[in-house]
Amino acid sequence: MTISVTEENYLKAIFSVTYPAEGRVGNQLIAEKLGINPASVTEMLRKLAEKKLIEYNRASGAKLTKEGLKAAIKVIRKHRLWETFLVEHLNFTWDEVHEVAEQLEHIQSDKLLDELTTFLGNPSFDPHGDPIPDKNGRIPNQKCKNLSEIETGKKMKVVKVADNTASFLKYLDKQGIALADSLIVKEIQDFDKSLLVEVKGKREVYLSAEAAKKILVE
Amino acid sequence: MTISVTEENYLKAIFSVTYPAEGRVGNQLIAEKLGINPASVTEMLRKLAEKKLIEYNRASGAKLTKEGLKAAIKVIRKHRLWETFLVEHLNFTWDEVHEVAEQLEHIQSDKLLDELTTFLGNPSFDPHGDPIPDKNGRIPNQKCKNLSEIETGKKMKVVKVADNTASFLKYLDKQGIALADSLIVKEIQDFDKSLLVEVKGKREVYLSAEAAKKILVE
DNA sequence: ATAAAAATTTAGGTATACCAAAATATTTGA
DNA sequence: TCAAATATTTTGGTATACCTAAATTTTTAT
Repeated sequence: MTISVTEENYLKAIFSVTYPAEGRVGNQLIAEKLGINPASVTEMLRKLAEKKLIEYNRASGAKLTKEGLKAAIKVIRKHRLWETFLVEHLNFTWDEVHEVAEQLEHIQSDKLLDELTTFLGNPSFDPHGDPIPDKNGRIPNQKCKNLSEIETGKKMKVVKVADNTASFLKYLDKQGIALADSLIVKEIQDFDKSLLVEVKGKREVYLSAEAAKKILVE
Repeated sequence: MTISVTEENYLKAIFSVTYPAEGRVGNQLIAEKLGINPASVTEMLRKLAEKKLIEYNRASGAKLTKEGLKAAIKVIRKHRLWETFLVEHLNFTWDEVHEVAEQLEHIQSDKLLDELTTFLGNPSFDPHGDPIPDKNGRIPNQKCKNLSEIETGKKMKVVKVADNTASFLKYLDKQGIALADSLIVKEIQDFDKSLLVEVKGKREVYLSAEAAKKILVE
């Protein structure tokens, strides 16, 4: 069975609003995620259900079947591997990779996927710290926390960011915060929950509570 | 102006049946090249003409405009760079690259194109010996000849193959002939123009006139 | 010159994937 | 419970890119 680029994008969207939680995924949410009219989503979900890639009914909305999940994870795997390639070998910054990876993730070639994996050294995390599913679809789990949940004084390491938009990533660059940097929360402001953070044992920067929630540490 | 994947494939096809010669390019030829019904070609050529990517009239058929030529050459450049990447870094053989490169050539990102070029060391020829157009669209020229035009005794070097189908490339592999190998024509059979060829100063193989025409040497 | 052959176009359809607007369900709050 | 709000689906369109079969044009050979 062939899955079109559009179908792959739906599966990915359904995955991303589902995982790891269970529960109802509405058309509207999918529509929003894809920037598409909800009326169009109805049609496509019906088609995906016919293809047995999702289960679709009023009660529970859209839910990936085993096969649909496999397909979605494969696309995500490809996306994250390509992002890794772009950053590690082609001098892309972490805020530049998304758009190109959105294209590259749809290239169909199992040999390409395997060889790329080997070329990159079978990485487990992408440049944003997101886990790269392995060949069998297993997703490395991270037991990380929001920076905003960390008590003062503890030395933590940045392992992931929860917002891959270019604007947020550029903001982090400007604050001098990158993946794998060590952070220590020095002070927490009571009135707005903003943080004073020591970065790599050197600089100190202020981060809003919103920003801190998007920085995941371990 | 955006050019769709399909449109890019038409431009590429027009280029490939045109270059370097001038002259009429019929719908039928394009249709054949793309595996498409001639009736469909008419529509698309009209659309490309509206977009000023080709000139289209009964007298001269389809002809790329300056802009159309530029677009076609860019796609070919991308195709050949990706082929080079696949062979040199991802362990693809020269008969495996085509299908994947057909997909990769449509990825849109100028940064990707530039960085890939640098990564590969700005190569001038792809794994089949085909010239890779440079950033300005200039195509390195080869003054090579068919092996079938070479007189006996002259030591030549394989610089290109004129048939990139997997079956021909595998045939060459089986004969132990690769790009850059030295060849000497030992004998030419009068009755069928087949050749006895010495490869790399060691083995001798028989090649049909058809095969020899597809092996370009210098 | 003209009939047969070949190439091209027209006409009428198909599939995919989208849209807006209206209709219908469903959920939620008073 | 029932009306308002929200979510979903239906209806009737659009654009792209393809198809077959039937015209029409153009070319070629006699």
